[in-house]
Amino acid sequence: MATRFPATTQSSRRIPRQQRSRATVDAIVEAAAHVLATRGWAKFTTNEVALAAGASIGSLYQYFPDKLALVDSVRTRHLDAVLAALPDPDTLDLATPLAVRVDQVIDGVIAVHSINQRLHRVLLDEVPLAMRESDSVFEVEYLRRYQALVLPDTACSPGPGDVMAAKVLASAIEGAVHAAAARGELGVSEVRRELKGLVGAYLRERRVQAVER
Amino acid sequence: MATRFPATTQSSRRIPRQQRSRATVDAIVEAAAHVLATRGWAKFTTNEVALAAGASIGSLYQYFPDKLALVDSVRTRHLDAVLAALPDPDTLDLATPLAVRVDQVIDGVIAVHSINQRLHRVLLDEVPLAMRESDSVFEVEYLRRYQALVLPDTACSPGPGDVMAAKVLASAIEGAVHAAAARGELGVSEVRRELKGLVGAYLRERRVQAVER
Amino acid sequence: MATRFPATTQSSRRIPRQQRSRATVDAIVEAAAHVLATRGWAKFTTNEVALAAGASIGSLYQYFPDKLALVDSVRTRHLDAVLAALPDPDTLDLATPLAVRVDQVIDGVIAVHSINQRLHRVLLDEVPLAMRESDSVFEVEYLRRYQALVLPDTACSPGPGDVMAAKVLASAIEGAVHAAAARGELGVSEVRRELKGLVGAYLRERRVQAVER
Amino acid sequence: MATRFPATTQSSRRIPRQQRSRATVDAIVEAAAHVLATRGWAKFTTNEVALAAGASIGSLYQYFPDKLALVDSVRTRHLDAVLAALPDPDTLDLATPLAVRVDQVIDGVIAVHSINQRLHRVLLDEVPLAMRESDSVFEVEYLRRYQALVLPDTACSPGPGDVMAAKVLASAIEGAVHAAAARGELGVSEVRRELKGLVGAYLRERRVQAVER
DNA sequence: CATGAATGAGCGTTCATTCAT
DNA sequence: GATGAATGAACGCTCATTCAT
Repeated sequence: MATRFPATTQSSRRIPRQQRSRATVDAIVEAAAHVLATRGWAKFTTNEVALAAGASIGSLYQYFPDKLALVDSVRTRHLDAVLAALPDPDTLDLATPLAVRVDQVIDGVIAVHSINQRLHRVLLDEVPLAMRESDSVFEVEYLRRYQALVLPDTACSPGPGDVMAAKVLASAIEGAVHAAAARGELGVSEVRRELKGLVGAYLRERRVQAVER
Repeated sequence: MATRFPATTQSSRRIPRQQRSRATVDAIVEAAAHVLATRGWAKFTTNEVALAAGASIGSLYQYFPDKLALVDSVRTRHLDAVLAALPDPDTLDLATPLAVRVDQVIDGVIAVHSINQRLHRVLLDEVPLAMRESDSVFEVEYLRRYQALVLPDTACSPGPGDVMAAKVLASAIEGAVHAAAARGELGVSEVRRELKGLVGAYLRERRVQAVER
Repeated sequence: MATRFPATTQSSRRIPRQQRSRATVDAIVEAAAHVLATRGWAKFTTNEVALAAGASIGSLYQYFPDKLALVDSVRTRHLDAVLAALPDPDTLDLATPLAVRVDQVIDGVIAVHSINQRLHRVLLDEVPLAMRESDSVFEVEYLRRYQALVLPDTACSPGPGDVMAAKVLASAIEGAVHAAAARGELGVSEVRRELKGLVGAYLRERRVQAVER
Repeated sequence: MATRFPATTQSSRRIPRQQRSRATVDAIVEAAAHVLATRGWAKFTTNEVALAAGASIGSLYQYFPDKLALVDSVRTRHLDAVLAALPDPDTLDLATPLAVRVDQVIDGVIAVHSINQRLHRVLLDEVPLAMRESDSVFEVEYLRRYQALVLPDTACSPGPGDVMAAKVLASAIEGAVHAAAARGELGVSEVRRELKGLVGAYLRERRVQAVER
């Protein structure tokens, strides 16, 4: 999937055009992600980020109106990486057996959390809710992946029950993987197995019910 | 379940003797929970809590050595309420059909999150990890509830696979309910239904597999 | 020498008459001295003193108008002990050879600092100047001891030069002993020897000069 | 003697690069010395110092990691001035008669205390011991000045008795001058005379004893 | 534009003191 | 009286943000 934004759109500051500016912005976001991942939200100070980026605090505020915008950039960048690790339903072969599709998704989600575990956790656990204004673009896209799992194999528009099933499924998987990561058990095969069992059982049962109707 | 603490043992501060001071302590913890729930962790300042409690900042520090102890008190109180809302496996009739047991647990977890949704989320999402020193007493007790669900109906000690299944199940349910709460959909019956479907399907399949072995 | 005060005269609070009150006051002053000596001025808090005295903070303020009065009581008590350790010129045999008198005084001053070294140091080094309103009664008495050293052997009223010599001598001895205590060398015999040498040389030379005049 | 520090090396804070910040740092140290001298240690608050310096509290903490570092800067600066006022034994002509050398030292010490009497007293009397981590560089240098006085005129390494004599002498002079300053008698010629008499008598007697051995 | 010195509101916390019980 | 709960001004210090250079 391509990047979802042409630039840090939410910023009221000037969008950098020159490549030197572009490099500075990148360095700052990179540094911000690093500070967030290694020091946590509490130690995530703008001055620290500027220092780590090799930029001045003034430069930072040239491109980001405030701390919120900065952390938002980090989050956006990370969510893009997350989506990229999840199989895109558009490129999905409808003939793929359900079991394989489940495997792909679970493996994908676990891969996502392995990308930058610490950053992921801090972003979700520590950054105050007020600063996590739900990124609807991301959520819609994210849900689309799960609906492809839930929907019956023939291509048809999702009913309301399907949407809810997708939501429940997505958040359940998310929760289980997140907790496993928190326990340091992301790599344990049993986690993967049980999770696949959970999702598989659910989907198989739903399919049976659909046929019965 | 009874309260897990005979008194606020963790404090190094004087424990209140007069009834006046007991009232003060209660007011402070109450206010702390309220501030945490309504303003979030970032605005959770000791002065704000004291003000909300109608006490002075000095009184607050008379009973809580620091901010950590205060938020700990709030968390402890909340976790007790959480456990109280979950069916205790010890009082569980083993003859109860699986479907009923699933219903009880899902209803219980949803009830838990309905107790004080916002507080629950802030406690889990915003309070820095360092301040959430995993309350092992709580977690053990919490897991015990889920193992009773997962275990086959005959009373036998849980195997390692069962423990992991309990963990995955617990965190999946937690995640789904948590997310539903975040979307303001806790009361929606579809959520409840799909969640029960998810858990039920998993457990039924596990039972079949157990019989086959 | 008798106690210099009938009671904590400087206090605006009621002088305790009953023996129970008297005991309370004593316990408080005792505790105050102990806290001051063991924890230093920075940790010398009224609540701490009350606790150590086994009294309530309210009782403390019943007898001492403020912290200043309390520390003043401690200082006064200590200065009395100091004076008691110094030979009283009134009981001094004028025939005593100068060398012996010097020995007595130096030994006395060193003894003074050994009484309660830590308290002495804290009282002189840490307690803010504002709280050490020079106790003139003490200083006059203190100086009288030194004048007896300095004055020629015949009893005559001290000239202005003698007063200054006494002051210089007193403060020099004080400084040397104080510094030795700070270095933990109060017990070292060399200190005593050199100090006696210093004082002795000075007095011998003054006597020669006096005779010459 | 030259300044003992090339820069405020002890600080973990950024050292000023621009001339503007150098001026700020100087103003802060200057103000700190002034506040310490005029208000005493108890009123020596970082906010007060910043205010007196015409800087913000933030600026103060930009250059000094904490209150300790600030007061350390003041002390260091003052101790440099103290040493500068004392004759350096290296530049001392060994042929200089003892009486002259005594005069130089006493005059020097009195001059030292006249530089900034109140600051000197507060620095020595009120600043908590924990914050006066004995500046050994200073003390060694200080003692060297006194040893030059005590040592016999021929250049030879000091024996252990000489070291102690130097210590006693230094602290005695210090005490006498200190007390005179406290009484506001620093400028009185009698003080100077008696002090020179005290020191001179001691040294002359020591010289005689040395010859006898 | 980049820099980094400067700002100051606001934090967590202490402790001398008061006063209802 | 004695008690100790309550008070709140004031402390040391942080950090998001501004603006002169």
